[in-house]
Amino acid sequence: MDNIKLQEQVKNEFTDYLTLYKHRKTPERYAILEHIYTIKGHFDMDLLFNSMTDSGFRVSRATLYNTIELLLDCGLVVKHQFGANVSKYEKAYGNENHDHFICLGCGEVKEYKNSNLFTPAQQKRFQRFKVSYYSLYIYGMCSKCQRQKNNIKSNNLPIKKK
Amino acid sequence: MDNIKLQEQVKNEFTDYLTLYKHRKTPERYAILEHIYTIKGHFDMDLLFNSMTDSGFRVSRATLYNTIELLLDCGLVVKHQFGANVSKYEKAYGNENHDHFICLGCGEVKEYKNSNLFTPAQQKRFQRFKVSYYSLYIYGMCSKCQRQKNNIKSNNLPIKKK
DNA sequence: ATGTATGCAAACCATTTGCAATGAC
DNA sequence: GTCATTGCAAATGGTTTGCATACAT
Repeated sequence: MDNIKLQEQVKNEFTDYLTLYKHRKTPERYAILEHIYTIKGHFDMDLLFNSMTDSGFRVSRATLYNTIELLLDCGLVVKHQFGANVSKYEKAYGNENHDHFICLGCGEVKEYKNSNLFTPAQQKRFQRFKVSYYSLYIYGMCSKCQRQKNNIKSNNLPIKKK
Repeated sequence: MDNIKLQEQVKNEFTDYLTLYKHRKTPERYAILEHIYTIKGHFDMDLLFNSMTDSGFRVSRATLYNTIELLLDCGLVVKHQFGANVSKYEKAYGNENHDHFICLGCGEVKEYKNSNLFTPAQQKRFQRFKVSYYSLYIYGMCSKCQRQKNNIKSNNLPIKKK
């Protein structure tokens, strides 16, 4: 419930993972994990990097990439590639799985809590696989962009960078 | 049914789109569309470029990127970004929507015809948006990689490039 | 003591961009 | 004749890599 408890659980899970695979428990790794779990919603490497340096913790981008890799592997972070060129990440523990609606006009990403998408009936189809997580990306036009498209009668090309 | 008919329909749809938005009907654009619709399954820019030059049609990569943009906009092609750094594409006309299972170990992508995922009940939740298409990505471990992981007791880091 | 992890800077490479030449309209 | 489109080559920028140094074990 409270944030402190979550941080603790997450840290424990990470420790277990690092121990199991004989990876070292460096202060950088824990600091990165902790920072990620203070970020609400999606983030990219730039945001994470700035968030860390701003709060006084110096890390190299290389280490961020290395550590994120570990966090992805142990399932504490999820990676998204919505359509622009930057990878987006998101904490995964205590964060319900949800769908993403991506507007092809403006690139905005909205989240929807997904209720009953993955029914037991659906699950059965993947029984030979160990499903870690899934992402549902729904592409289309948000109401704002639809209106614009109707007015100016010119096409909106797909999401551009930045 | 037969391929010739499909090609024709697709070409017509593209023509309509180009006309509507006052884009020019260049031979390059039609050649690219035609080539894409001979490719089975996913492709990336490299594959498309080689496929075209091999069959004697010279296009620049810049034009490929430009044209794909149009094809995405009019819905004749769908773009995927599975986790590696290259974008994958897929023809979208006469190609049923399907789910993708991506193995976090080896990066292999398998497709599953999706049956009843998008029920009318689900649809209602997005009524304010014009849904063009959606992609369900299911990440996990394929049976082969699971076995490997158990045997060698070392972790498989997420999908690497190439 | 050993070898993994970090930080820096350089390398990589898919994609984008600028611009002159081409050709659809 | 206009101006969108093409092709080329250079630029961009997120991510990766190589290597010397630091530090977890």
